[in-house]
Amino acid sequence: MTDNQVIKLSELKSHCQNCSLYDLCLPMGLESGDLDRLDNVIKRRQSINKNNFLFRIGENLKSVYAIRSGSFKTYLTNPDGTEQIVGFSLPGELLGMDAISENQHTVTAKALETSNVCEIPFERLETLARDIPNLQHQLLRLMSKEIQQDQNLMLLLAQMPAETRLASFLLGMSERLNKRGYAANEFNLSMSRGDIANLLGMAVETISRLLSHFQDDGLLIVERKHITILNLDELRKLATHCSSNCPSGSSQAS
Amino acid sequence: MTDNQVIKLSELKSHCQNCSLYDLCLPMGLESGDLDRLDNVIKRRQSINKNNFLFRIGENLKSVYAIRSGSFKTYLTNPDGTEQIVGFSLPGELLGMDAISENQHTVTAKALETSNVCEIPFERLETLARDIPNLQHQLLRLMSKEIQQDQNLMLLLAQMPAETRLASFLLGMSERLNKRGYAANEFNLSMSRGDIANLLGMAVETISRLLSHFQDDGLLIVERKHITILNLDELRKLATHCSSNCPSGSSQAS
DNA sequence: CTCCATTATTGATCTAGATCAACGTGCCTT
DNA sequence: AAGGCACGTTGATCTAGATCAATAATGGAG
Repeated sequence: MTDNQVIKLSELKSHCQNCSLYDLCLPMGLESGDLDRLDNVIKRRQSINKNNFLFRIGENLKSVYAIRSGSFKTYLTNPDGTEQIVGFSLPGELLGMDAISENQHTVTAKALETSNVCEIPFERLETLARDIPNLQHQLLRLMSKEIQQDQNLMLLLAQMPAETRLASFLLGMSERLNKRGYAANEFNLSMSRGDIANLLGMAVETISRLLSHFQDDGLLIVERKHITILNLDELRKLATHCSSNCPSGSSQAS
Repeated sequence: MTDNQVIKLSELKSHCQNCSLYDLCLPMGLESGDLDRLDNVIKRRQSINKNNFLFRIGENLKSVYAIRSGSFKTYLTNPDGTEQIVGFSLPGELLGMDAISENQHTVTAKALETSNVCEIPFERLETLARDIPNLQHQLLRLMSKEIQQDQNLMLLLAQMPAETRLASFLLGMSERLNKRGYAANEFNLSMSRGDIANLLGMAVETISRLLSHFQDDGLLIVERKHITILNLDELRKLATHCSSNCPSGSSQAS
């Protein structure tokens, strides 16, 4: 307890009130008093080094985690040891809600880079959510959003060609990063080609080839993990995959 | 209001307290008093005919729905009109929670057969959930479960061969139907081959062929929509897809 | 009951993307 | 700064499963 002063300083910075992610994260829309109450149950400043785990499959649900900085991949593992990445998580997003159903984590969350999280003990969050309607609603919203994200990925995996999947992935990253204050057309991917390939259900080689094609076509510039998007519109067209009849939608319905 | 008597009778039957789905559905674990309160906000006995919609993409969130009987498919649609089925829903399951995030439905729910649902106005459910801790928890659990289901499907879509996908799908149906009081080894599929193919990201022809193979191999008997599973163990093996090193798990981790 | 439309099965061919293989390139260690 | 190694790119080949095509079976509508 000698460096009391230092701790206080860092805590000051990390209160929800002063957090730049406020309007993306769990406390979105809470008024000042409620914000304080949430703030009090949050254990702050957990730091996780690259390749370390936030939680692992099978562990009991203790807390959910709001990402402050860095990024994670979440994946499930097969009996035969292969992993399936189900998503990448960015600052402001909540991790660990997979475990609510069975009280056990069904995925593992691994840091893609050195990251900081706010740990939120789940039982206390649940209790608090009863008292703060907006918090309850926000919790439901975040889970609903995850369902949506997963379902959109299912669409990609089930019926989109490789090109569309990758274009869509890049656009998604661009948009999410943009919401977090980064440029929409220039960013660093924190995950490896292998991780992207795994998420999108394709081979690393295919990712590599497509990135090269995109570059050849002047859509973007690839420098290892750094992506510069040159032609956002064209990339969007690829991501939409208008197989034939897209703008003037003549379509079917069973 | 002439057939008052009839309405009362049907209402009696359809209270949560007497519902055979009680322990699968939203009210699971609620004690008698709370059950009554939930019961009071539920609008009962909506009947939906085959191919009709419970809700459609873009509609505002008004209610969520607990399925009493029948089944639904939920799907999203692409700009170009193609649909992607993201799940089939069975009695006791909750539909409509996709809309919480944006207050708009992101999928369409269509009845695969004549079905009955309990309509639960969402705002009232949210309010009630604040007063009844178990109800709040159950709501979160059901959403968490949907995330899990979606993620498992992602695994299938991203890296499992067609045979494994179908075997896994059949097993899943078997288990879910079994929980609802049907035999685990004999059931009717309410959805078409085309719908199964769409969900699993493959062609109808492949579904057909695989079902024939499964039959040839003595795993099951197919009579149009009626499936009789003869060898559950073998089907489980196919669904697990032990590519090489499965039981004695020598595996990797990055 | 008959007709037509939808749904399902089976076979033949084709292709997107996996796999196999070889080689570059940047990064961490000592 | 040299070596080692994980990561990334590019090319050649192969295959699971899509697509195309033809033919049943089923089931509603009149």
